[in-house]
Amino acid sequence: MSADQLRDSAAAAERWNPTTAWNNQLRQLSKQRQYREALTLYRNMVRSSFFPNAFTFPFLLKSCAFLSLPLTASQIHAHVIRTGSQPDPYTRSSLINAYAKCFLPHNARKVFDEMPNPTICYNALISGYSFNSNLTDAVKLFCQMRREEEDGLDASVNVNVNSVTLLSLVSGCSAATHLTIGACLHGCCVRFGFATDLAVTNSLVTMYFKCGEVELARQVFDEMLVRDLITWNAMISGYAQNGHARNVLEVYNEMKLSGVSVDPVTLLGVLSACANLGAQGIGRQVEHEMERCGFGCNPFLRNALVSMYSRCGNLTRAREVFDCSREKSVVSWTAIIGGHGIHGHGEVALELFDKMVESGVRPDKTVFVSVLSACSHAGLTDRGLEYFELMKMKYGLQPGPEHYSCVVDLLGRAGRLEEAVDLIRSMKVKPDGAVWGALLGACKIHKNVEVAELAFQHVVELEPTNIGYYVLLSNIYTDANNLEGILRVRVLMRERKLRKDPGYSYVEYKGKVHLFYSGDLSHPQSKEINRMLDELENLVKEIHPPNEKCEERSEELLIGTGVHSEKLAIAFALLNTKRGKEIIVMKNLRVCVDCHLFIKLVSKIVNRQFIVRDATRFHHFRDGICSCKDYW
DNA sequence: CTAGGGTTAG
Repeated sequence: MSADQLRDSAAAAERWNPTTAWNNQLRQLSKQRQYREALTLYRNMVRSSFFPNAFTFPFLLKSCAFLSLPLTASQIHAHVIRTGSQPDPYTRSSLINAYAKCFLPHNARKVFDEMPNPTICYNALISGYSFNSNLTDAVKLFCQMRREEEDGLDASVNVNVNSVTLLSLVSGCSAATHLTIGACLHGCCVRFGFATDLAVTNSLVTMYFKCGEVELARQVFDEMLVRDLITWNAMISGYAQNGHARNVLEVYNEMKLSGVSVDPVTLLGVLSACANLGAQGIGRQVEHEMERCGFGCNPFLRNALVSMYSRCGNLTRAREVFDCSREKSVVSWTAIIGGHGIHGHGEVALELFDKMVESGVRPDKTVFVSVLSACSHAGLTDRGLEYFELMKMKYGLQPGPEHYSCVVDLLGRAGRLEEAVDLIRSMKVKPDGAVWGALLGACKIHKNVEVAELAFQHVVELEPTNIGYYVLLSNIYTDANNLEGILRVRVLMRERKLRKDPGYSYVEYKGKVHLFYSGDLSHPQSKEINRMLDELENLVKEIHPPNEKCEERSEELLIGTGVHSEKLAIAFALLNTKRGKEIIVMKNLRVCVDCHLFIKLVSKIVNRQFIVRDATRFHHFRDGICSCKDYW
């Protein structure tokens, strides 16, 4: 609705019964989520000096809550006070909610403390504390509410814990540290008889996912007798956010079978899973589904699509989707910049960044993570450092550990290890595992045992159970022929009962994702795959005879080598795919150099292009040539 | 007062 139309209809309303008519207008706008328009209407109302009643304020305050406008909220609060009469419970709960959603829980509390509170005011404040991730106060208030409910000290108000109370509390548990409280609340839900309330159970599913308890979430889901769209979406997003991409696809299929129709949130989760799996084929189907359902312009989905295509290795399509997106937010730019960065196109990534700034979008911390990592993937060390300065000086953004780890990576890959160490020492925030880990990774590339030991010391203190770092150090010792060091790391690993998870890779074929562990014999085509692999190994040996001792040494001492999962995946893909058609995408290949070599040679032999993706970056092997500046 | 949501290194 335009401002003129608003004025016209408001004028028409005034001729009727001013306040009721105004309120009806407000109700309409609020229903249609036209919150800005509702507030515009309010300004017109004030100008024509109307008399608000109890129905007026809640609509306005809801708009403030939604748009997070603390000033407008307090202006309306002042107006409420000016009316002279005691505000009714609805107005008070709206005030509490508005303040809480504007990140002013203190003001919300003040309103709450002014007089005795009925259920909705308790609920509003509890939900407000939850929203501001202040679980302690939310739970305290819940306890107070239960006492009030039991004792009923104040007969003027009625207090009852209801499903909304528990809903607000449960959805406040959003991190692993909240698990204990979350599980307690789950118990409360059962005891209070809300365990069959759909909204409550849905929020329990989400709560367990957010706490990282994938199995418990699944259990709640399995026990549900009724499921709706939200239930399925909670499962899909939950699995996606916890990195269980294959379960996402499973649940997605189940959902379609159950006859519930999808919405943008569903597809968002599925796209993110496709991105993680490298399942471009499924991703493409999702894109069609998107168009078919009329979600083609949904900016959230378009961003997810850009990210999916780039992470599946199809930068061309990612670029097309990006270019055709009308609404380009900082998130859209982050996705496309990251996409170019991940593929080694650092220069393009930087150009895109400049274009973004030109287009008037203000960069945030996240986009700088993409920019910095793009620079390090492309070897643009000095430009990366320039952008790091730009971030601090021009945009006044405080770098977090995630930025420092990129810059350490940047310096480290370029061999500037001392500078990297100095940078870490100069940090104002405490370096996290990733920062020292980046340094350790750089030491592997540049074979620097001394700095590696320093980095390892710190990283192990911060992430004592992250097996990757032990493996990295052990392999650094291997390169340096330092047997004593290798043994030391192995003893450490044994003492801490750490075992390396088997590596795995996957290939998408005919809409299904085929997963291979190293040494895996469970695939139905296992026999053929291994035959194919033998053949490939022999061909590879012919054109690249093993380099005597060197190869043997590494086979024996590197941790986690053997029949690599990616070799199985390659053999599978070659067995099943038509010549020249597909690009093969694999993931999670923390591949050591000899395996890269293997892939490169196979690529030459079969004359096919592979895009191999590992956990940290993409490597392109086109006609046997690695375009990503050779392993870095 | 009221359940599910896009981007992000190592």
